[in-house]
Amino acid sequence: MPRTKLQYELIRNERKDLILTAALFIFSTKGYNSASMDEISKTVGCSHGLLFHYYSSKKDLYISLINEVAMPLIKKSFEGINFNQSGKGIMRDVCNAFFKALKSNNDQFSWAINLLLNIDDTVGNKSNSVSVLKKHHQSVVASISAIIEQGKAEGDFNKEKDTYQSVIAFMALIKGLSYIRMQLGYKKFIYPDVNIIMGLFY
Amino acid sequence: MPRTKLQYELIRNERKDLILTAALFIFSTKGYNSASMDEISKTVGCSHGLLFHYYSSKKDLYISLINEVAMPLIKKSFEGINFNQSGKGIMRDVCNAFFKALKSNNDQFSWAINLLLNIDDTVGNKSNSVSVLKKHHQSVVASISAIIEQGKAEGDFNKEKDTYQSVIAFMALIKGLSYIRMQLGYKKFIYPDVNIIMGLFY
Amino acid sequence: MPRTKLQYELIRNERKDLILTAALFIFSTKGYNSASMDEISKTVGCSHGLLFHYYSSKKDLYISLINEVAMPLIKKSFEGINFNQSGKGIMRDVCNAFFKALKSNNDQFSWAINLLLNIDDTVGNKSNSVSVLKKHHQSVVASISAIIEQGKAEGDFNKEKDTYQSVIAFMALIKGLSYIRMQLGYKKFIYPDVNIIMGLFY
Amino acid sequence: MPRTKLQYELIRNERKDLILTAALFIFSTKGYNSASMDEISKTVGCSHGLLFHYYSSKKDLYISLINEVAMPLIKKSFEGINFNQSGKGIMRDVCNAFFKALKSNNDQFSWAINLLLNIDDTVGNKSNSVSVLKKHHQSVVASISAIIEQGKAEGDFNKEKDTYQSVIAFMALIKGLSYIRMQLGYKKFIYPDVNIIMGLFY
DNA sequence: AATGAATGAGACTTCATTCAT
DNA sequence: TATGAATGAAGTCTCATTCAT
Repeated sequence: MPRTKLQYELIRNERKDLILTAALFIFSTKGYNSASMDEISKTVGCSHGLLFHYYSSKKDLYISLINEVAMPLIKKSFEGINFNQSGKGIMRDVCNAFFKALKSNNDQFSWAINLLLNIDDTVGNKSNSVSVLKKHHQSVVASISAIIEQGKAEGDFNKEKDTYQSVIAFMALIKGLSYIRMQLGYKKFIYPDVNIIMGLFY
Repeated sequence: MPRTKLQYELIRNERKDLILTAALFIFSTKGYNSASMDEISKTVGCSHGLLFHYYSSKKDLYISLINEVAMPLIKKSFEGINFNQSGKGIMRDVCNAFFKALKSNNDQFSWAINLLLNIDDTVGNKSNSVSVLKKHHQSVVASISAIIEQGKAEGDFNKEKDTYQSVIAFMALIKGLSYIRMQLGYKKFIYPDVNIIMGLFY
Repeated sequence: MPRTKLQYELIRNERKDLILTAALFIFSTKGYNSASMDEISKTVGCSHGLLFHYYSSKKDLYISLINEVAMPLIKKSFEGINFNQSGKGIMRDVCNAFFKALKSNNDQFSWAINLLLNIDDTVGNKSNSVSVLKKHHQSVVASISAIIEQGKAEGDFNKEKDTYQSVIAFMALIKGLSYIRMQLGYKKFIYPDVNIIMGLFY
Repeated sequence: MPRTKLQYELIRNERKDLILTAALFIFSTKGYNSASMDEISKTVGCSHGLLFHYYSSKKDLYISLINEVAMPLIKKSFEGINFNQSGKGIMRDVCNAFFKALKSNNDQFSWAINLLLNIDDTVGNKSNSVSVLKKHHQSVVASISAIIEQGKAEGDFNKEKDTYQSVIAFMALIKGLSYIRMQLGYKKFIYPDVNIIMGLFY
């Protein structure tokens, strides 16, 4: 008796989940170029051929990872944020969201943050050098920028400070924290008080 | 008749300078694994063979880069710092040193900072994975840690804050700034007020 | 549907056979350093990549060759030898075994002998110079030595003659013969009378 | 004051001697392909450029080595041989000449023998694979052959034994001995009795 | 859906050889 | 005569990708 469509669908999704989880960990810790499809497939426990069955290329897997896993995870962390408040309030919530994500016993949050804030690695070889990450990095930058701009407009944040710089500094700081988080594990990780971070904007 | 020792010395130094400059840029922007010897040689305008004439391996070039270029550049930036003062004062000087370096019209300072603060990249392939960078990273961490500890002991810095975490956050922040600097160029780059950064330690 | 485990096993074994056969010929005629993986792959009729799919390195292929092909071939030649007899009798049988192997229309025997008795070649480059061959060479030396010692103890062989020297001379002689065999082919090759060789030990 | 022609000549010859001595050692111990021009020049204590000043190529150096050093050394060893006697007598003298050469405290004799009897190594890469050694090997074979033939004609040597085979066996044996000699040094080396070797021809 | 054999571009590295001085 | 900077072909090895089954 052949499997039903639904069964296939379930298998597909299960596999994809496993692949993406493994890929998230390996890409976020090694960086794009240093990660290998073989290592991912071995972590999943399948053949490397299967990765290409689900994703047309390494780059495709990477992009899917960002779009379907990392960004949603971050978004999920931000779900509780009330965006109908002052920029200052939003920013505080954003900080707390990050910290809560990093504090979670689900490592994936840290991996996702690490992956998304990885601003150095280039994706692909020279002839096809596209910084996929940069793109997403920029979208994150845009979101945070908007919040800061709002805070500035509302008179809470320091208008003298360059928004873009503040964003980068903020994200760099978050990445630093996610890096510690990955090394310490969720139990040992103690996030700094939100007020410290907020100081960047006043 | 062969060239004199001096002539050879001059040629060597000139070439090494060109190679190290190109390498500094490429390693700092791409990371160790993503940088290729071929790209470096093309940037220099010589054959890849010549790189191996001067440096026995990619790793050797990289280590030379750190020891002979990046660290000295950083040290040079720190020369004016008065270490016979409060930890708070030293930290402020350190910030200013970084900012001055980043503000310099010599791009190499930014590259060096970027290279030295690159906390993710591993050097070498899997079977020979040595994080050369981590070592230097750790030496930087140690130095900054000592300053913060001093500040804590003197009652200026917040003793409740984990020193290691603060260091990482600080360095991540600096790296973020050097990243902006590299993208904007020295003319557009406006560094944030030192007080913003210092807020991390209070 | 993927092939069955058995099917893959068959493909693997077939390929490995082809690779090892080609490698045996090329390594035994050229020596380790002069043989190239590319030449082996071209002889097999596959890409060089496949060699590294089956063997992790040139050295690995070489060691596999010795352990899985050359030594077994030699051992097979020695199967008929009765070791429960005088050292003199064993030595005579050993000579005959070598001659029979060399006389075989299967070239592999000659290649194997040539490979195993290759006392000059070092494996690997200068920084990683390991004489894999020497190891196996020594194990062969040990075996022959034991036989001569037995012959000496039984009063048949000349006790005045240094055992090690006799072994080396004997092996050099056998190697010389295998070299002729390789050049002449099995049809033209006429092995000398065993008594000639035995003269080395009286 | 420029040097005289004679002075230049002297310098030339001195240098060539040094180069050839170093080359003899390195080629004989490593084999053609594993020996490098750089290692030779370093052993000599000059630049690699100078090797190409005196010899047009690696191959040229190698051939010069055989013609101008190795062969003459062997010939010198054979100088005392009385060729106006029975083949048997000549052969015995040849053996003694080899032994005397190997026993000499001048390592060059062993190197030369080792080099000339090195029957495995190929010279040059695939597209230019010429076994220079083979050629010289053949000339040595021819000389020894003639002696054996004479011995056969005079009724001393066994006519049933194939001359070529005997020669190869003999040379292989000598090479085996020269190998031991190189490992032991001249002090420890004890050559086997000539009668043992002569047994190959009776 | 899944496997792993097979390929080949590209990476690092070595080394014979050339050549300006 | 002599040096060593410079080149580039060739070698070992990696790894993303294809494809028959």
